[in-house]
Amino acid sequence: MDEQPRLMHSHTGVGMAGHPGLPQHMQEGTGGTDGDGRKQDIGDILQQIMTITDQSLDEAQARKHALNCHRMKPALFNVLCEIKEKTVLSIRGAQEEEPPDPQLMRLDNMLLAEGVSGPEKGGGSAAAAAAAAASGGAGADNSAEHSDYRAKLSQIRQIYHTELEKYEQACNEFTTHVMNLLREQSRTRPISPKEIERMVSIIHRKFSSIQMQLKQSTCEAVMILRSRFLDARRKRRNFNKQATEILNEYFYSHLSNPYPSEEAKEELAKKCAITVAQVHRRSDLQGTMVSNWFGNKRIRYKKNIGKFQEEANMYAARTAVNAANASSHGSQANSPSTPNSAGSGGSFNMSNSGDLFMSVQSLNGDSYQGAQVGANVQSQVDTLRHVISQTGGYSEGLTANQMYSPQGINANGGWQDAPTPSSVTSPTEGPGSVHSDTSN
DNA sequence: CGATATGATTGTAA
DNA sequence: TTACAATCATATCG
Repeated sequence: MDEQPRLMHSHTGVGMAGHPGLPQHMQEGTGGTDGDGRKQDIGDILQQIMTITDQSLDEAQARKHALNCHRMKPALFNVLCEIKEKTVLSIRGAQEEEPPDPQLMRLDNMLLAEGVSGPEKGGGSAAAAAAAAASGGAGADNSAEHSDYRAKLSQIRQIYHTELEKYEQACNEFTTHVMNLLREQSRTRPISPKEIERMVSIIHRKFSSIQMQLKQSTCEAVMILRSRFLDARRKRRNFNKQATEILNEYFYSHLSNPYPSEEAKEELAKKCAITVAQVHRRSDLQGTMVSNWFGNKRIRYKKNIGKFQEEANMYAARTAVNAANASSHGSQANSPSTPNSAGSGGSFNMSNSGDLFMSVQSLNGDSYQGAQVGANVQSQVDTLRHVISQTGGYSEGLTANQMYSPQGINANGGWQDAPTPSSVTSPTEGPGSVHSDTSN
């Protein structure tokens, strides 16, 4: 009872940097002794034990020796053992197996995901290098943008690792220190291996909480960097002309189904040299830019078809001419960007295409990229329609507006619908009047 | 500098 | 997950 304050005030923390736990046994272990002299005596000894780390080495050594040779020592040791046996139960009960902290797990996962705590720089840089290599020469500018990000990230990573190492080292040092201390003390008071173990785990817990702070602040830093980078990325850069041409070509030659497959997207991305390993909300696939482009294109085309007439005609005519050249000459001396190459005009059902198109189609009987055969046929039809109308006396003028009629879209709002062959030259209700209002 | 074009992001529905 | 619609924010044009 009254010993408590005395023991409490002894600087148990000095040697242990405010370490909890150590004094616990002692606190409980002193109750109940009676007899003034003995009590005083024991108190003194305890006092010495508790303050032993405060003293200079020599002094401590001397006192230790004195302590060990004290006539009461064995008795006290026994008493302590006895007390301990009683209290060890409660200690053991209080010993909980710490579950993995979810917060810590979260941080760890995030750090891993961001490439901070993962395998050494190999992974990230390899991926970046691959992306850069895949993008050919044109990736220089955005790789410059990325290098900034990567540099900062690796800086963070370095700091993180250094700090972590420092903490770990400090932890180990401290642990051994404490263990030595305990071992030393075990000569004067009973200390079970379990206790040491417990102490070690306490120390580790303490340090891991410090580590968590480190991880947390690292995460914060990464988040800030990331958001800044995202903002920077949001500063869009227009594609170059060639890229736009390629995309437009694909778009208009697949107008009936402008949904490129993943492979097609990849192909287009490669062709356009827009292989930025960009971070999208959903994926880092390089086809994301292409996807964005097609998404924007589709929606904007649909929204205001009239505005895209000219463009549509242009690209349609171009691909048509290319197709015609390819088929009639059998030689592909076309513009390299024309996606007409893979030949497999095999089985497709052109249920709603007219005979006219059937025949013309067989003329240049090749389809594009294997996937979506039916759609490709449709696109061929689209293209060929333009050929026909073009060869049928089209000279860029007002008639151009009449030429291209996006029936499929207006019919049911979809792209899939076959352009009704009967309206090849769709004279009335031409797209010139379609949606002339700018209802946005 | 305002208007328009355009790439990217976000929220939502199927 | 994808497509779409709306929206943001910058790029570019005149």
